[in-house]
Amino acid sequence: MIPEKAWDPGLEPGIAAGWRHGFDRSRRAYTIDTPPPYPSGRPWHIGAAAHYAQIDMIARTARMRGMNVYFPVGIDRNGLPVELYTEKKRKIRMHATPRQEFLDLCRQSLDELESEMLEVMRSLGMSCDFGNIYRTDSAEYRAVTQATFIRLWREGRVYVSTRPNNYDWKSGTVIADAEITHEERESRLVHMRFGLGEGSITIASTRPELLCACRAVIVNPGDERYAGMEGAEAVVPITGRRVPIRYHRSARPDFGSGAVMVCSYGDQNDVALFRELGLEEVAAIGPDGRMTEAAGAYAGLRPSQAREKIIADLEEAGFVEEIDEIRHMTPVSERSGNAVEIIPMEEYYVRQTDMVGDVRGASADIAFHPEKHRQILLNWLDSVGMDWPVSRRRFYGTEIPVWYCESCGMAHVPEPGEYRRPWAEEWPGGPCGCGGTKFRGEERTLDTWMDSSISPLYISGWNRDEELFRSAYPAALRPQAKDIVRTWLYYTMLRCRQLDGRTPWSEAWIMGYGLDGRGHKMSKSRGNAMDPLPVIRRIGADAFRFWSAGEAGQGDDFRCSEERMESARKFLTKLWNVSRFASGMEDPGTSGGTHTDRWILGELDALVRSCQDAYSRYDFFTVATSVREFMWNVFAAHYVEMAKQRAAGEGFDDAARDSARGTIHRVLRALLRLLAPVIPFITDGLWGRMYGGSVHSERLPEPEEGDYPPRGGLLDFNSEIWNRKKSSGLSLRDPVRAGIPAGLEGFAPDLEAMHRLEKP
RNA sequence: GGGCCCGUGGUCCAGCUCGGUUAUGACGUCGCCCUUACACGGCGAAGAUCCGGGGUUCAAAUCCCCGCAGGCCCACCA
Repeated sequence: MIPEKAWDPGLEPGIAAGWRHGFDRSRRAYTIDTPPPYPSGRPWHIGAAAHYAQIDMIARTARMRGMNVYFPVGIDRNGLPVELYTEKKRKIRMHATPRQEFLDLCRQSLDELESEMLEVMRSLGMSCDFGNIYRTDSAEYRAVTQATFIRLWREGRVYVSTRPNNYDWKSGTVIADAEITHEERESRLVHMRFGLGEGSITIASTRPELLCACRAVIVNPGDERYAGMEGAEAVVPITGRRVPIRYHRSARPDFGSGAVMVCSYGDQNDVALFRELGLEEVAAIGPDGRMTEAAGAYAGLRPSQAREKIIADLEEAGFVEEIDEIRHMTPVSERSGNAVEIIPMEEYYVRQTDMVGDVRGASADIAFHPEKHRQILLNWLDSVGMDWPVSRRRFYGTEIPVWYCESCGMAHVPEPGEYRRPWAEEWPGGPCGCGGTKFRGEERTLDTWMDSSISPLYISGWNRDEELFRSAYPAALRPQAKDIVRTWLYYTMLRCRQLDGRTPWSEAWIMGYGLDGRGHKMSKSRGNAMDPLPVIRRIGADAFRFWSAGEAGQGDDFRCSEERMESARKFLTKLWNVSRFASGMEDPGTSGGTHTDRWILGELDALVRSCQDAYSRYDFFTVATSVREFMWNVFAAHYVEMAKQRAAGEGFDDAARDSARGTIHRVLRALLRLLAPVIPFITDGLWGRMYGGSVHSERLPEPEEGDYPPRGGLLDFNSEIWNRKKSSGLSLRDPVRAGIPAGLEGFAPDLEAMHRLEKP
């Protein structure tokens, strides 16, 4: 019999040391497109640890269903977050630091942060290939990213254009719509009087500092207050400029005065109007985030400062009618938190508007788990309105592989294959068509999603390893969190369809957020972040994994409470002790010999069916909760108690005794296999000690047809007897007078032994 | 403004697709018990207007409508 009375998490490392997870690259693979986590600070998010624990459950489930699982692991190391982290940590500014020096500092930060993440992944027992970690900032990865850029460039799917774009002056770069989020912020809606003939027209705006860039006023054509006014001129306060009044349906008569000033650029609507009305664009805000010369007296100020000053000036000059304090949704950079300005810049774009229908069609071929999260992608597809700006004025990213001829300005891309750094390297090709031989390297880098969106191609050896690619691509499954559907999931579908024509995976598994104990989003700035490592060290990976699986439904947000994680240990202790009991008796290899034994095998069969169904959807919540319910409240509480005397051979013949022992082992073997993907340490530890070998080489149990007696009122009857003994002050060992209820006659021998029933 | 999700004992969660037993289980709480697997346990107990209001029905947590309260996503109301 197993001597220890409880599961010891300290055994975990030793058990993991024996694991080997083979992958046969010559056979069709079950590829998991594992999310490469982004090191952006410490501690790593405990919700992410839960996320990776569950991704590992997917891999283990697939193996136990006979799949040839290819489970790579990578780290996403390009882009803004680590740059911001490094700037803060070193108290430096990127643009004021020599480029190579800044890159080296970022790399140091990444190495530190990465080792912590890998440590978490290892302690969780992840069965991915740690011997072959990929990094998106490696020369090999970046060469592949650049090769995709070069190919898209040659196909005309990448182009350069100057257009108003989301600009984050704090990080000094353009960002894509997908990187924008909206936050409710305080703002002042200023009602100003514009001159109009002898009188005036009132216009409300939250951006009065842009008056210098106002080039039109629009009113709704159906607005009676402004009938016949099209073509009239309004006089802009402060600047005195005369601008035309135009009809436009986007002016809402019911908001403010119904008249709107159109400036370059207050918001996306202004962008559309400038284009549509053919207005002259004015750059009121520069790339440094300050007002330009066009702002006259306000030049050099931040827009927020200029706003305060111009409001004061407007008030003094008597132009202000009233000011409302309002809260409205302001677009901010998701990664820096800075309010985004719209500034015209020349940038590289990847065509995507022409692919939206294609991606929508392809999404129909992907099974979503849970199905409801498909909607997140469809919603996003509906809102893709412009091409994807991919150039970033940042350092730590994959360099855009372009050189420009210094004579004619022509852009050249090199042959794909090598990793290129145009800002530091000479143009590797021949002279320009114009005869020019001097070239200037591009200094910008690519949006980090350009790297991570080819992860399924990269891990499958696309363009580099034909054998692996045939086996591993398209991938089987993409697991990821729901907050990056519009970025990682969408961009990956876009890019893979552009480059390969196929859909990158057949299934997408979308997980919810990890919230704090009160249900609020966790963040370092809020101070409610939880470090996963100390928790995992204290309670063990299996307890953490079991908590994660059983805490919330598949795809739902979940709360991270240490108290609840601790309590997951109790289940492991229970499993340990049930196994300990079984380990005290040999498995005779026969089972189901009595009514009671056939009953529990029927209960087990129902459990196996429901777990098989749940496993096919990678729904570990259903697995964890239904196995716990069965193991604890049915098998241990009722069956084991009923079969105990019989298994000991006390008052039963050898056949009945052996059937009890065999049935206990049969159920236990099934339970250990059912639980192996969720809690791989304890199940493997027990399996090895009791049955030899590794549970992870086994298959999940299959349903078996059989003649299974129903439960009937069995559980209630047991409870009733326990209750009766309790209320009469009897010990559970004391005999009691009670008859066997109708329908439970088959259980009589075991019930009589268990409760010491005497005929009434 | 549009959309998606959600609201069940102190806490978390199941059930709702295909209406019908005393609404599932866990955590926590309380009481009793060391019964030869387990005190990291066993048994028992207390604890729920199933968000509110209408409707359909013999019957609603479950279906329909209207609200209210959350969460999230999208969006050009300046």
